[in-house]
Amino acid sequence: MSAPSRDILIDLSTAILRQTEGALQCRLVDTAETDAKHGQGRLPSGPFMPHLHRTMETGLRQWVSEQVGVDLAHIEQLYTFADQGRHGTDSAVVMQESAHIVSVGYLALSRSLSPETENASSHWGDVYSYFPWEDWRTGRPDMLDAVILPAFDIWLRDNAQESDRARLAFGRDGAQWDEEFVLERYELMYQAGLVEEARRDERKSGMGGTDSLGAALQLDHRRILATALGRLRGKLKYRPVIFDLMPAQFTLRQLQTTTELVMGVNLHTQNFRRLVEKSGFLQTTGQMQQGRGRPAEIFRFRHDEAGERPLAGLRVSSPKGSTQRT
Amino acid sequence: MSAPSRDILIDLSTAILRQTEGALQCRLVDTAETDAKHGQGRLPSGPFMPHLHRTMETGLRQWVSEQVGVDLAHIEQLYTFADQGRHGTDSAVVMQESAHIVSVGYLALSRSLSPETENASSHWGDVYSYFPWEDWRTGRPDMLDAVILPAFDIWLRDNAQESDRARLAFGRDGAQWDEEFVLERYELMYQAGLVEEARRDERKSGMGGTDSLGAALQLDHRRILATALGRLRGKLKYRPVIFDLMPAQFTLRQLQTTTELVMGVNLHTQNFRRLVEKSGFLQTTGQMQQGRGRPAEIFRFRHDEAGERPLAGLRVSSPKGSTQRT
DNA sequence: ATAATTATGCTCAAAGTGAGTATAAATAGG
DNA sequence: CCTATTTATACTCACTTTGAGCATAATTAT
Repeated sequence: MSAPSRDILIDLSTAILRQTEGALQCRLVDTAETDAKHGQGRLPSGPFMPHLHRTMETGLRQWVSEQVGVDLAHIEQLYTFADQGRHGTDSAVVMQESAHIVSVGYLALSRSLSPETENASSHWGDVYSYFPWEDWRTGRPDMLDAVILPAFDIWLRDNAQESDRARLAFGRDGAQWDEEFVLERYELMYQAGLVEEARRDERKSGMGGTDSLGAALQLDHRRILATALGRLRGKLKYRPVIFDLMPAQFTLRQLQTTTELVMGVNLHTQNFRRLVEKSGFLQTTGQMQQGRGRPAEIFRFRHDEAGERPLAGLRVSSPKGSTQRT
Repeated sequence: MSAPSRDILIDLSTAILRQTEGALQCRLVDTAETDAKHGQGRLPSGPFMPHLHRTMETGLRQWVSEQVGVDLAHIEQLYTFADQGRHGTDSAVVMQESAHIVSVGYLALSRSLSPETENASSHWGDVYSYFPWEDWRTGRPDMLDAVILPAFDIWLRDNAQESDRARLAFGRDGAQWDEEFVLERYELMYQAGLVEEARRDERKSGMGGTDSLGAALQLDHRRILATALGRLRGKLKYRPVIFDLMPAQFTLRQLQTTTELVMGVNLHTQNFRRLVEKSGFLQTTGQMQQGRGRPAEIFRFRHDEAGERPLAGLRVSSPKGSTQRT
């Protein structure tokens, strides 16, 4: 056993998600230097400093509270990435430290606030601007058949060993599109050179002519965000985390809209109601909310004080011929 | 932003699981020094050396191949732990390096071999010897009601804020026992001082009189193993990973026994058959296996070449009055 | 032969799911 | 004020899935 290398820097990066007015947003911070250079957003992040931080989550909370002013309803460690060359060849942090960066990604959820409370909405990016192919709420995204899959067909000619992975990830040849495979799709697109980060990291430039797809983020932050979205989509099915994106009180329509936002698909309204009512997570407030049509009942999340239910999640499924709300 | 600390050592530890003759086993290695001192097993592990290892999985594979001679059918990153004081106060690696250890835990699955192929079965430990309370195959373990829950009742008197966590984890007061919560249970037992590692790490010694429960492992390896078992139990429900624990050919009974081993519960045989046959993962070989009773058909895992199915897992569920095979 | 054992086939009721129809209660616009 | 539009909510219905049990088949053990 040779002596272990010591020049390791652990970077804690957090994808903080919230939902505001029909959009799923991700909190960004901009550093003067890096911003001038790249014009790309980056996630709140900072190094893990073991002398100051008893646990990584302690460190993460420090960086989040220093860099952004939101309080987090849910925190969850996602994954630890250590691949060389995935942090941007000219990244400030790499230059300064010349250290090997290991990045630990976290997912955090923040309750949506009234729009006035927080004004600087430029600090939040629309999640689907980074992954336009993940939003199926208005039907299958055109770019899939127009751009992505044709590009993959070309790339697969030289990378046939990846064809099964691509088949599963993109739901081709009889496979189903699985909305949880956000990271798998992004990684394949990175490998095939279809996203900006692949070129930045000096990978082979993919299809050449193809435009980069979706907005890029600094370092490997888009990969962390992809992990976050995929994890959240999966978790909704078996844990009631959706309520960590909701305000204290909400109507069923708001709950449904938020779920649709995260899952990227539209749901059957009546069945969604049946599902959540049966789940036992909701408590009625007696209040009603006026709107365009019939007033809606206002609910709150029952914090499982009684605790009868097996605490499952919402097993959502989109209608087959997805004609609802299109 | 102060300068980041550099003295971080990333330790890669892998819980390699396999199934042999009715037992779920975990691969152990013993180092001469540590073994003499502790008599406790440790998982195959070693430091991540970024100059030599392009990715953490590369490093992990190196340590595994150096320390044990198995090939791995499935590898999956589990979690990254960085808590201070969870690595044993007198651990060799801590003493030598005085570094802050961040440990990245992995789960790996290995196909069971014929017993002759590998003789040194002393290198494998029975997973349930570390977590006897997780094995419900012969009914609810006695130690739960005899030892664990009474000890928690005492501990909760001074730690009432944890009572809901404990309720969920141990399925009390109307909550269901969830076999996936292996880590949550172990962590609570650590906090309550019911496991050896808590005393070793110089936590308050819990109930005092209570014996330590289950066999201990070095460093935080039992925590990693708990994470591995919980993750595997969860994953079985939605991905066909069970086949990575099976030999090339097997009968349905063997498949069921392995599933029961992992889940720690007995299953309804006829319904299990119905489930896996419907799943489309199986391919018949035409061969039969003789045994005590009626010969069983031998199947193999269909490597999804045709690929019609949504590639779901086995949503297992144990019979209510678990009288089958008791 | 006969009992015991294991594998496999089948039924049945209850619960869950996907999709649609119907009705209620509001607003918007003339 | 009346009517179309919009949204919320209620209910139905066929179909699938699930949990459980009964029945039969094909072996070995005695």
